[in-house]
Formats: sequence, structure tokens, C-alpha cells
Amino acid sequence: MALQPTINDVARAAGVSKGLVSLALNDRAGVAPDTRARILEAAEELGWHPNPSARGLTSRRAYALGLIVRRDPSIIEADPFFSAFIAGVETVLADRGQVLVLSVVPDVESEAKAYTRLAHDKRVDGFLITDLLADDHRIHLIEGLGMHAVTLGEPNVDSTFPVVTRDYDKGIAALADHLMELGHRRIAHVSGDERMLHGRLRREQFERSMSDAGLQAVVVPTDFSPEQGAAATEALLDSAEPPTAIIYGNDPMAIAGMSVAHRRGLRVPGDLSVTGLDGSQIGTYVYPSLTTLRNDPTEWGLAAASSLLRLIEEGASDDVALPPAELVVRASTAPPARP
Amino acid sequence: MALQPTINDVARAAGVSKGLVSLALNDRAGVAPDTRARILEAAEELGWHPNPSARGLTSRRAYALGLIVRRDPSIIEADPFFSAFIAGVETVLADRGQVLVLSVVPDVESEAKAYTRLAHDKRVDGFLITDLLADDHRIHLIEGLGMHAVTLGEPNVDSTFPVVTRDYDKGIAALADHLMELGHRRIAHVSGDERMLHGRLRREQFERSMSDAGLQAVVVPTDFSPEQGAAATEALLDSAEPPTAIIYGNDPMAIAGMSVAHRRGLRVPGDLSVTGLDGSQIGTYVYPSLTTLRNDPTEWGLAAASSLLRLIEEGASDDVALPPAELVVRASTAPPARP
DNA sequence: TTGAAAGCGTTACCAA
DNA sequence: TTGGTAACGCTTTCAA
Repeated sequence: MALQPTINDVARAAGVSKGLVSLALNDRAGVAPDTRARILEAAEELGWHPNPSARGLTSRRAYALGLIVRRDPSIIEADPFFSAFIAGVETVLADRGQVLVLSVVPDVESEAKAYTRLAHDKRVDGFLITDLLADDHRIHLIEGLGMHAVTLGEPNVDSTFPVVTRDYDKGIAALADHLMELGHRRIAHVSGDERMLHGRLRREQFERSMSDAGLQAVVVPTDFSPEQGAAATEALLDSAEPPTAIIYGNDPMAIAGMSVAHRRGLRVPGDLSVTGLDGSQIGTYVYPSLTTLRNDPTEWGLAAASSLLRLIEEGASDDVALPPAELVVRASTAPPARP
Repeated sequence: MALQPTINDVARAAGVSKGLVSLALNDRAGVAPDTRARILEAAEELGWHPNPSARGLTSRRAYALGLIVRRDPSIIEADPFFSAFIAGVETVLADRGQVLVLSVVPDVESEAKAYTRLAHDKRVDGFLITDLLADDHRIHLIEGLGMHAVTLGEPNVDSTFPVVTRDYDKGIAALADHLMELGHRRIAHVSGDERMLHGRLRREQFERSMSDAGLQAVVVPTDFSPEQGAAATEALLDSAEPPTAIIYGNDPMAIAGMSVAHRRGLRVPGDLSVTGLDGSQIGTYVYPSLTTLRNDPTEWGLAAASSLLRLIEEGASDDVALPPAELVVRASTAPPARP
């Protein structure tokens, strides 16, 4: 009676040597078609799965991808992006008998340790790099570790890794236009962490849109936390010429900002229009529901995992561009009361 | 020059056989203290990390724990619990050279496949079982797979797995008392999915508290989504005797419920008091900030991972009880306008 | 196209 | 307390 069947059991059942079983399993050339069929049938019948440890020992592959997420413990909070992103990754990996190794670390130091450990211990064959920073040190670190990787977004440093991107510029421009068409002139942007590349790019496009329209762009940078989103809102509303519309760098900040407005007796969108970015489900149910840009994290996951796997298995992989982010107009934007 | 150093390099450097290196590495008996010291020193110097594939081949261990999260794609959304939970797990695993394998799956069928695959492929040594359901089929599935596991919460079916629990009864009672002391009499509970055990337990404690006070408990079950939270709120406010306070099964539903109230022109907490459960950071920044029960997901992660590792390594592990959930009173609760 | 055999880097066992 | 050697399950030569 079987523990787990091994390659020897399959070889015996198919009446061949285990070397052939290995060739057949891995779709390698040099196996007669009917022999291959017989082998695969025997494997199927015995319910044989090759043991990843044994494979890894000779092939030097882990059959796993690594995702390391850094989260300041004080900001440790729901991120609408990751569960859907990982679901996308999983879809690709499950089909190929691979797994995702996930690590959540509190700071840069343990982040570097985590990459190093996963690489040294050969626990993964490559990394998915999310939340790209300006001058992101991870690119260099991972290259130095001799590992493969794919970045979500285009790094601003030399990188040999394939890139998955989504255009936000059009979306940001559409969002700014939407507000201007409603009659807004004083539009502020509560931007995210300036060290994060995607936040910076969005801020730049916002500034471009505003200057194209001959308007002044007011930007308050934050760390993406609802706390700083609230503080930025207070500051903006206290200023000499408070904005009539605020574009927040993410939905949680927008929600916090709306609360500040409410607390001050301002009505949204009557007295203040508000938008998020990277629309999350919760944005649909707050009052008023949030105008935002739609993202699709699952798409990111599918694309990034496929690209990384191709890189690992074939030694090269193309960049991929996802469809541009789309404007979703809901109830938190309206013409200004006093334009 | 070294690829990765192997156990042989260490053995040679320390002038012993590789068998001894293995014993020393694994803190096994039968190595002279000074020999052990010499070996560890040599290992340190060479920067040797044992290869998990090679270890796994003989020890039949994966040195990995599995977490499989099922999320209906339509409800795929931020869950404040997981990033902090995983950070806790990671803390325990990193110290021991182990990793977390994470899978996010859309339905029960792919969930079962994921458990089976991870077990058959020996990718993990045990599972962390979260979001326990009533009559949870996973207990039986995992036992049948011959795998170890730990459950977050006490299953209502026979289980041989250790259990990590946190008492919510006291917290729910305190929350109900808080509302009653404010003068509320008509208190409703928008509960979570009845199939989820923790939701059911909280509902039962709510009913107990209400009946102890001689009050009628109104309960509307949902699937934990903000959407159904909003719908439940509509239904409650439309009823003949609308509640003056609503306890929501989680913070996102409470936020959605508040929006419904706002939309109807009700003021929170003036016309309607509202509370969440399982306090999330975002609850601090909505307006008004949410009264809730505090949970600490990191604690869950630490306890569950430690317990599971002990089970795997020593064959047995004790149940662990985390400190009870605490009431956090913020601004969303106040005396009723017309009691 | 196939079989036999030699690793891969550990752990486990048996002598010494 | 130590060393030598045989697994572990697979991939990869090298012959046939």
C-alpha cells in the first residue's frame, strides 16, 4: 500500500526506466509518443505528483514565487490591492504546480533580510516587486542576489527586470477634466508618499493637467495613511483660499477627508467635492459614494506572475501594459457651491 | 569560489564528518560541546544555510506552513485582519527558517483543491485554518490528508487540532451594556454570515445580553459585505419599530450602515447609534469615529504559528487563549434622541 | 528511443 | 562521540 507513489512506482507501472518518466513528465524530447502516453497514464492512475524537494535538489528550482510586503506596523491596515492581486497570482501558479511564498515585514531592514533569506535558502525562484519606490533599493539587492523578478510599474533606476504597467495619466487627466467641467477652479491633490513611484507619477500628471488648464496645482503630500489624509484636509480647509475639490491619493484618505469635512459642517459634494484613486469596494458604500479611478488588482497578479514565470523558465520575458485606469464617477463630485 | 557552500564544505572546514554537522545543526544529542561549537563556527564563517530541498527530501518536511484564504471574488476586498495576522505568523517563521505559503481562492471547490495540492506535493507541513465555518469541512479534509493544522476559534465539529481562541462574549456583553446604559432599548444586530462560527457566537452572546436585560433582540444576518450591511440597515430603519442603536458584525458594514442613515437624513449618533466589531484603523477616521471591539490580528498570527510549529515538531500542542476583546468607545454611540 | 547509473545536499543508521 | 555509508526522489548524463 502506498505512502505517496514515487517516480519508481510510475516507471514500474509503465514498464520503463525512471529516467524516461522524468523526460515524459517534463515534456522533453526523446520519448516515443506512445511511450509518453503510457507513462502519463500510469502517473495519472497512481495519482503521482513529483516531489518538489527532490526536483528542487537537482533542478535547483523552488517552484515558488516570492512576495514580500513591507508594512509599517502603525499603518498596518486593510489594503484593497493585495487579496485580489494574490488571487490573480494564484490562478497562474496553481495551474503550473507552483506556490506563492508570502512575507509581511515591518521595516526596510527586515525586508532586506527577507529577500536575502528567501534567495539564500532557495525558497523561491523569483520575486514580485510591488509598491515600487523612487530609487528602489530592492532592484539592486535582488539582482545582486542573482534572483529573477518582475516589477509592478516602471522603476526609475536601471533594472533588467521585466515590467508590468498600467497607464494612469489618462485617468488622472480625465478626473481633473471632470472636476473642471463641473466648474471647479481650486482643486487640490492630497498625494501619497512621494517616495512611492506611482504616487509621484500621479502627482505629476495632476500638475500637468492643472497647468494645461491655466490653474494652480495645490499638492499636499502624505504617507497614504487615513490619518495624514485627515490632517492634510484640515490644512487645506484652513488655508486662505480653500479648495472646492480634493483628489485624494487613495480611497481610505478620501474617506477620512470626507469625515473631516463633515465634522466641520461642510457638505460633500455640495461644499466640497472629493475623489479617491484606485477605487475600492468600500468606496461604493460610504456616503456619498466615491468618484475614483478603477484599478483591477487581479489583472496585475495574472500579468506579473505569468511574466515572472516566463522569465524564470525561458530566461527572458516581455514587458506588459495593462488597460488604462478608468474614471468612475459616483456621488462625491458635483458643481461647487461658490465657484 | 563558492556557489552556495554545502554541508560537506562545513564538515571539511570543521574537520568532522557531515553526519556530525547535521547533528550539530539540529541541536541533536551526541555531539561533544566543543565539537559542536567548532562546527557552528565553521558554518557561520562559510555562511552556510542548509538547503531546504535536500532537508525535505529525507526529513519529509517542507519547512513551510500553509494559509488558504477563500474569498468570493465579488466580496474580494480589504480585510484588515490578514496583513497583520500574516505579519505575526512571519515573526515566528523567520526565526525558524520557515516560510508561509499563501493561496487565495475564489470558491469551495478550488479551496479543497488547494489544500489537497499543498498536501500531496508536500509543500507545507501544516495549515492555519481561519474563518472557521459551522460544520467546517476543512477539518475533516485536512485530517484525511494526514496533515497538521491549528484552528482560529473552536470548531463545532470533532477536531484533533489545537485551537487558538479569544473571548468575545465579555466584549459583546460590554458593548450591549454600554448601549443600554446610554438608554437604548431597541438595539439591533446586523450579524455576519451565520455559517461562520465567530459570527454565530457573537450573535448568540448578543441575544443572551438582550434577554438578560428583558429586551427583545432583533438580528438581521448578512454575508459580512458592506452591501448587505447597507441593505440590512434599510430594512431595519423601514420596520415598524426601528432600532435606536445597531451593532454591526464588522466595521465595513458599520460604515456602510452609517452612510444609509446619513442618506436618510438621520444623524449618527444623534438619531442612531452605531457600532462595529473587530475595530479597524479606518473606523477611527470615519465620521463619527466608530465604537467597536478591539482585536489584535498580530497576536493571532503569533499564537497560531507557534502552536502549529510545536504540533509539527513535537507531535502535540496546547490550546491557547488570547486576552479577551476590549470595548473601544468612540463617537458613534450616544443616548437616543427619543428613547 | 531507451536503460543504467551518477549525482543533488541532506538525514539516519550502524559501526567503530 | 565520531565517521562512513546508505537512503530520500528526482534530473541528467552516457551508453547501448
